[in-house]
Amino acid sequence: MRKPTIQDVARRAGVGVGTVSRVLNNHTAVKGATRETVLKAIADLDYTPNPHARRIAGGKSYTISVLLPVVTTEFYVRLLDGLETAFQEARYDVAIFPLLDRSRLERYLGSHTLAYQADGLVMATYNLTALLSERRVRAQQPTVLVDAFATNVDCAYMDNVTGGRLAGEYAATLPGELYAIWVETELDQLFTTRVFEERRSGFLGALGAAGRTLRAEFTASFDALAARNAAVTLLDGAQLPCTVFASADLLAGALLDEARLRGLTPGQDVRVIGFDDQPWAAARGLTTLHQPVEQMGYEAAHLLLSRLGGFRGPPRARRFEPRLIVRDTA
Amino acid sequence: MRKPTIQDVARRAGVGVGTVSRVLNNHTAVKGATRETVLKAIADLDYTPNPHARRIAGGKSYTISVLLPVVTTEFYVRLLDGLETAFQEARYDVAIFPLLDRSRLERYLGSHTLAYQADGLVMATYNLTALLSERRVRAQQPTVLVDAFATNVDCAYMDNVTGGRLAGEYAATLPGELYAIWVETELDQLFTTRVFEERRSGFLGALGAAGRTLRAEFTASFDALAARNAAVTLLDGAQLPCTVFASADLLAGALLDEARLRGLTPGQDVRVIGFDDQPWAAARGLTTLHQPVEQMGYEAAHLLLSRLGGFRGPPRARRFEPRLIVRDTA
DNA sequence: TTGTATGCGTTATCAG
DNA sequence: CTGATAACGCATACAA
Repeated sequence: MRKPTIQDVARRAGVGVGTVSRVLNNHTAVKGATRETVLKAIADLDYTPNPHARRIAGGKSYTISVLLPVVTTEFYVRLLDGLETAFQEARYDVAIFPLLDRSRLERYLGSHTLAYQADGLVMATYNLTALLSERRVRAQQPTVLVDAFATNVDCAYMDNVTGGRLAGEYAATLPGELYAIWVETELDQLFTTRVFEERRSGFLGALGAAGRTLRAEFTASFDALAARNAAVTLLDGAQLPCTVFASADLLAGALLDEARLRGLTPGQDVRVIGFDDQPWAAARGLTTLHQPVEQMGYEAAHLLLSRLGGFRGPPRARRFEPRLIVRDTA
Repeated sequence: MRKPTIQDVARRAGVGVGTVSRVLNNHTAVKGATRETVLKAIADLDYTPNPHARRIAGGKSYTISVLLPVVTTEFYVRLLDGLETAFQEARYDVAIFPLLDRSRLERYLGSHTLAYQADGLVMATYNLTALLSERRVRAQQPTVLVDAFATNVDCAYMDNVTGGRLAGEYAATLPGELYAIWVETELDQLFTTRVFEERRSGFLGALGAAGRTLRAEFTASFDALAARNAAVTLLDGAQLPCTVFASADLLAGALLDEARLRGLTPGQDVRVIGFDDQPWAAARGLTTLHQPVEQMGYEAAHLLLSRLGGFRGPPRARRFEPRLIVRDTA
């Protein structure tokens, strides 16, 4: 059985297709009674408009493309949650285009694949300023950056400098030596994220302002093994009691493990401040920085929606701040 | 500047739109020379066909929807890689629709959103047999299940029973006591995955066949903290030397950590067999089961493509087997 | 307030 | 082998 079309609905409701289209799109100018009739016909037939036809006729497909790095991290799940919630409320569908690698990015941007045919585009995390200024993206459809900052398009970003500063200000009040573990950034220019540099600069700035210095810094790539190695190295040479700022909860968790193995008491011998507030952080009593990731996604979606609604103003930037959550470990 | 249409191409090439459409779709009946002219015009204009118009006119949009659980796991990255590769080779676009929670699933299946309007549908992991038999999915468009088994639609699945059996057969040859750590399954019926039950049944079956038994079993949810707790509990009561089958590398990694902290030598005092072959497994010398995930995705894509190509046969099931990789830890 | 006609970009049909 | 032209399902300008 064929899917019902707007024609079927019109026929059944005894009205013209124009009227059906109007109630579909809330074009106010429809009498209450006929509106009801149409709505009933729609319900009876279980009719849903064909988005392809909509797109081709009206220029809108009610679809948003999200270019998302496929990083197996809680962060992106939460970001997606915020984005999806907002778009769903506005009755937009969102399709994810996973950026598995650089070649995929090129393909999505270069060719005019489906990603490119949506009403709007959300790009997450990458530093695409160069591409944007070449207007390989700009010209085509409304775009918003999320978890990234730019001056030439709307964006919603996390202020990691402030996050680092909050950690630094708090750490400066604690007794004993100060240490830090940073996450190494990646190599590829395009795929580089500067969040860790930013956390570092905020942290060091706060320490400086408080007249304190780091006794030593360590570095680890973002994986469990490297995290553990860094924890071992740090504790082997650490002067206790001490405070450690681990710029990601993954690092903090490994440090907690290692401390426990050495019979050290977190929050006493070793104070630990993490960053991310992972789901397990509360259970382990980890003092850390919570990021309003969902809100950032939600707001990014609304920036885009306002553009789709016709907003024409200059690029807007929305800043989000991490929040220090003090628990047992520091 | 407007996107070029098939009209623009036709005009520039000095041919009719019908001819352009023919070269676009490889409708053979085009003379070599005109074909070249058209191709050149397409390249000059950087023309790409509008999938929406394609869909509405010819019933095909060359777009595939993938319904994917948003789980922060290497597994899905690899799966996506396999799927994307195959579809790209066939010149299909793929859009991912993230299944953040059950309500989203309902929405994608129930309403006729874009996800539902693609030429084909790939559903990953969930046990959708019920939904499928209600033909809430079946009727609409060609569908393939990946990382899930069903008899009423095409599917490509991982044989976790065999994986467990391979682990069991190998473990049975090792000296000392035998232990295992399993992953707890989730609560929601629909979102439940049976992979861990399957690994368990395969493992226990192999042990039974070899006349050996487990001295104790442990359970952990799928997170770092639970993994560590399980490792601690196990080693606290373990009789050494022993062999432990950890039904996920995450668990195996935690066990390795804990063993090291206690000064035990993996592969000697404690033999460890993991499951997944995570990226770090080789570096840590973890004996584990490797799953051909990319191949599974690739094959699933081809099952769907054959349907799109007109294949009408009965549902096909493709089985994939994990492979035991013996390294240092066991 | 509502119906009708036209156009959107493409494929398919049918002459030529 | 190729060029018109009619659909496809919908939105919208225009007329009533």
